[in-house]
Amino acid sequence: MIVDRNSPIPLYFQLQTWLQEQIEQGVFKPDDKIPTEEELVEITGLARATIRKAITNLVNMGYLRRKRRLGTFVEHRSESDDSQDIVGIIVPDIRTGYTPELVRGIEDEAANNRLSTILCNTDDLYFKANFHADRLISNSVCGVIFVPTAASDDKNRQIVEQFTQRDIPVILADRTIEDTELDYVTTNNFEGGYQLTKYLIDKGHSKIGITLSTLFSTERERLEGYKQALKDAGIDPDPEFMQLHNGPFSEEHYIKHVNILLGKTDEISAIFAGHDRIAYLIYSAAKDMGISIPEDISVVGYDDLNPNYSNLMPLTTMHQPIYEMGQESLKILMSRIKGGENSTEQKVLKSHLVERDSVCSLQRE
Amino acid sequence: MIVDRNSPIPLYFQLQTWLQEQIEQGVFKPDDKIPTEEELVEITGLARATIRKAITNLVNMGYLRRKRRLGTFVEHRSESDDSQDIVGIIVPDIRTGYTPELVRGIEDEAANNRLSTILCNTDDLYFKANFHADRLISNSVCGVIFVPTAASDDKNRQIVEQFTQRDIPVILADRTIEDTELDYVTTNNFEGGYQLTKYLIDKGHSKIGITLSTLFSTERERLEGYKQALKDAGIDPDPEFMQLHNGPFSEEHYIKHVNILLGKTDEISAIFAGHDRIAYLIYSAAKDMGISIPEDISVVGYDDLNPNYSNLMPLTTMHQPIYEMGQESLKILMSRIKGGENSTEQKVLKSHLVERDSVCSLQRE
DNA sequence: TTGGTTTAATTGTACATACAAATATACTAA
DNA sequence: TTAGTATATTTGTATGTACAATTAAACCAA
Repeated sequence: MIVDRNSPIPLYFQLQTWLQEQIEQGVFKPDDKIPTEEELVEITGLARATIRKAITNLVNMGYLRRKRRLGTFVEHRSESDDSQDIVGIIVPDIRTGYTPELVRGIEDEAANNRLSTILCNTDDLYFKANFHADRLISNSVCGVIFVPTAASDDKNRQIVEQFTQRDIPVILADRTIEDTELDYVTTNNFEGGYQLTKYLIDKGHSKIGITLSTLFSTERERLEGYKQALKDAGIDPDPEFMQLHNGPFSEEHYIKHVNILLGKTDEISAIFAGHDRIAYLIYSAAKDMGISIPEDISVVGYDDLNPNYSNLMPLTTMHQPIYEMGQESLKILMSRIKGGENSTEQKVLKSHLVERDSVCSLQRE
Repeated sequence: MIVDRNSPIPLYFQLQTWLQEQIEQGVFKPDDKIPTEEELVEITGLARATIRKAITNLVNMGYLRRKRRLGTFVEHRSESDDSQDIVGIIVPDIRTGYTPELVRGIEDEAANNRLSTILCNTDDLYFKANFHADRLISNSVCGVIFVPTAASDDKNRQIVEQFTQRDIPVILADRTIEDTELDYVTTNNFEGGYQLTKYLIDKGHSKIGITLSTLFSTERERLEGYKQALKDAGIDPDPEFMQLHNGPFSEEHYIKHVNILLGKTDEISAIFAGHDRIAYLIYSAAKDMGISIPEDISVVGYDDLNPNYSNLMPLTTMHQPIYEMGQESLKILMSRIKGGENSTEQKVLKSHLVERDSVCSLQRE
């Protein structure tokens, strides 16, 4: 029995559903001819008008195609549900830091998976992230890779929730939010901070300045690694040596912190820059002040942004696998889009120290 | 008379068209109630089933909305035709050169116009551009901003034609193609090349090396500007001093050209680098070779990629308004999308020379 | 006032019937 | 063989009728 006349479900809809099932289950295959309307009248006992209504709906939905004189045929159900294959990328600024590399990693992997990417810049501002979230939703993206802004975890969580409420999966990249439910990809920042600091200590440095932003999980972890390494070496972290910034990176602000640290060259022998852009600022300021690196002061950075021009600025730094981070983010996003996997995926990639020539050794070993 | 029974056009379709016109012309305004089906039976003399068919179609098309007991109402015709508001950006590589700045300019202006942007990297390869063109078309973008690849003008024109055949407007950014029919935004590269060369000449240099790629319209024009400036100063351009490269930028290839030029420091006193990345390579190679800039050799670049770190590498260079170029590209694209304007728009932005400390003066004036 | 019930208007579903339009196929004539 | 013609099949359009479902609004009772 195809239709049940006692059901409260409209007869045309019962027939429509039945036909749709036959198609989806492959009973009627693409290009197959389904029974003529007259035949369906006999099979179902419905009026032709009712049958036509069911078929018309399926034609509008793209399941069937009608041809006069020949009959009604099953359409090729487009493998790619078409136009749904876009993912959003929300980053601080495509121009700065590791962002270009990250985006390229995402984009390449997306292309491999026949996905397109919509790019959104937040300038680390919550309201811009919000604005872009709206747009991404109205473009019905199938997933989002999100680098949290400089706003509070709460605000960033609000952004994420806008997507998750609509069943759009979100993967955090690089920076994380306090929320065990979220998927993310980042690097071992604590360990990286620890290693860099230990490297300096092993080179004989014990008074080590540090400057970074406490707004981001990444830099906070590096700071913790720095503190732990000092403690493990029996050195008490000196608050005087920590120039912590409470905002996103900006030249104007950091130049102050850098100048303070460079003014303490009699007290400290090394500076841990929260990331390479700060380190470059140190190079620049040091040059202006006639301080030479590494002779007068040692510097380490984090990111390894410009390995190509490293002999102009031979910065010892922690190389982060940014491109891979982008790829990995998209891979996890893909598995989320395809469904399955209920447990959260939290991937921590490994960085490695790249030794160049910005640190001098204070001891002969 | 709303319907003409002698017309070969189906009655339901005549009614449907009439209703649609009333809506589009504002006779029926959003949220207005249109006549009930029974009233339309009286007005038109058609059967209710026929009227229902017309209305059903318009409901499916988003023009009307039905509410039981209340009647049928005019829908708010979505100002944003939804999901059609995406533009494609096709660039060589989001990681390199001026591309991040360009993309950011496009993206910001796009956001102002409530457009989203899909990012595509070609690595200057034709086949990748082709691949992305397909994807952009299947995502039904409403326009494209395209930085031509390193392939021939013919191949690049093929890419453009894929879009124009589908009435998708394309704006070329930075690089141009020999084809007067195309819209583009670029800068005055000939003039820029001329000015930089004249600047060197005015500083007393007469034997000036140059290295750049002949694949791109931009660099070819700079070369022409260079030649013209030399001629105007009565200097015959020496092919020996021109290290022309027949491919896109790559460290491996350019390092050879750079080394050749740096090996001629007894013959030439200055080098015109086709763009800043080449200039950086010169700085790097010069450092390795113990050649100092500008004492041993003067260098000028083109782009002004890193004004922030200019005191580490005080390169005299031609500042291009890249961000503005991105904005301008999108503005022209917008006007194309909105229609109107049949004549091609070809905008040439002005660059300006930024004098730093990479050129020494050979004469006292 | 509150809360439930009835009523009437309007769209939604369903059926029977009729003829029109398109067109693949078979047939026919040059 | 070719070109035109008839035919049968199937979808497309159109009408008239009937009743169901929904629900705003009026009505009524506590």
